[in-house]
Amino acid sequence: MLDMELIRKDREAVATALAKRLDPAEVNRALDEIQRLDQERRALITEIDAERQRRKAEARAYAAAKRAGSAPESVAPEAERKQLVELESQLDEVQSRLRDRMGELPNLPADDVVPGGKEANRVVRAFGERPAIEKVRDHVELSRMLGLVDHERGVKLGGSGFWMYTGLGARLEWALLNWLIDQNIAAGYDFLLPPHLLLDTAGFAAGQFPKFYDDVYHLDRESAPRGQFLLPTAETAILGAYQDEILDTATLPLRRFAYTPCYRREAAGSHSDERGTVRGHQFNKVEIFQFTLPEQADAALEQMVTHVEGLVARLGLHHQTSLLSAGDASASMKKTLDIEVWMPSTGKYKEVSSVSWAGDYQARRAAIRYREAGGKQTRFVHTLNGSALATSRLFPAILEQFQQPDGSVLVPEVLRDRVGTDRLTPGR
RNA sequence: GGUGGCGUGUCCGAGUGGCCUAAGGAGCACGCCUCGAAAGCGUGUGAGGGUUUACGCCCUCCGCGGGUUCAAAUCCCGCCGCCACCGCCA
Repeated sequence: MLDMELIRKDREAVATALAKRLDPAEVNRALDEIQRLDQERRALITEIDAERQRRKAEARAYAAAKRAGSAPESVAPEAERKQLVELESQLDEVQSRLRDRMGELPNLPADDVVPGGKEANRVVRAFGERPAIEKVRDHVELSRMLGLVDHERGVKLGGSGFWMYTGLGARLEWALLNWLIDQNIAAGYDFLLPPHLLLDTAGFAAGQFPKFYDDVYHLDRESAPRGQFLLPTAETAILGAYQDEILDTATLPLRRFAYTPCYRREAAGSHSDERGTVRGHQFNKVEIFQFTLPEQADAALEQMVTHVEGLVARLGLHHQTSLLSAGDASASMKKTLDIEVWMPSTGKYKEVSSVSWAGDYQARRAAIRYREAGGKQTRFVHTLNGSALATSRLFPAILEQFQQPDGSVLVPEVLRDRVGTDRLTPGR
């Protein structure tokens, strides 16, 4: 949610920033309607408040007269009573339309975020080199040879878009998750294991709803009268956990992380780049999150990106970091950096982490505030989130980058104790 | 799932239709006192919104949403949550 006051005071700046993501004509139409509703809203509030004040005074006078023993004043005519009810319902209507329109507006991209789509993304850093591999086998083939992932039985269980880790594959996946958990703890984040079914308020707060309502799985009203949905990322849960709270300023920045599976509907149809575990309806991800003072946000973003890059580097994977353009970043974010690993089979880089700064956009939607030092005023915190990391993308990258000519795969050193072997070998 | 009890401010807690514009206490902040502190005394102490150059003024909020009434923390209905017992259950 954007700041209504900013729209009133500097509509031009808002329109300019939004034009990086949306058609300028559309932006103007949306802002026109929002400003009209805002004015209507304030006019109605002024009217309603005055009427309420009058009535309160009347009721008090009535009570005082009754106490004094004098005859009660006559009651206000029916017509006047109706009027307040009518005004209030008008206000409800206007406010709900305003909230809807405001809720649909995306965040303002940061100054250094350029307009455009994927083509406008810019690589800002790269780490390591592309491994020289003579005869590249792709991760699907390697998993099959090594018995790491059973796609057939996964589909048998969950339908298309699901898989099942097996044997050393399950151990590798679990080792990755555990290692990531330990790394995040060491980096100062507190571990959360949240519910996987969330109420709609959490989806709205994170900015997933209303825009991506259809991209997540909703429980039917029969089995879940309150319409819970399966979380598409732990970000939704971590943010939602602090909804409507005023955080103690001394505890900021508040660093949290969570492991959850992520459930996403994902458009049907397969993509040659996205076979195997690269895209599915359920995948594992460890998510880091920070609630900060506005002035801490820059440093926090930098720190989170560096932390995530360090994780990928410690696994020994060649990767790069890209600053996303306004159109490619998610709508709730001011600025997003993707950390992408090299996939030898496709000759492309694939996102393993998206680290983003939301400014106060999510905090506004979720009403998460802090009290200004020495002041009474509450302000919205800034929120930042990042994957650390998505193992379903890490897993194939490890297989492909560390494959050996004989079809075996070297296990990253940091995981060897946890996997229980240095090398994944066919026939085991 | 059933039955019963409960839900008040930062916390405890009073309040069962109108001077509730929420008692009292604790905590916190500031001041007085003190060499300093404690104690004591005094003052202040929530959130959201409207309006105002400003000081301020006003509205809403007693779990949430409706209703009754000139008037609701208080009465009625629905929901949510917590506690207890019963039932069911990996």
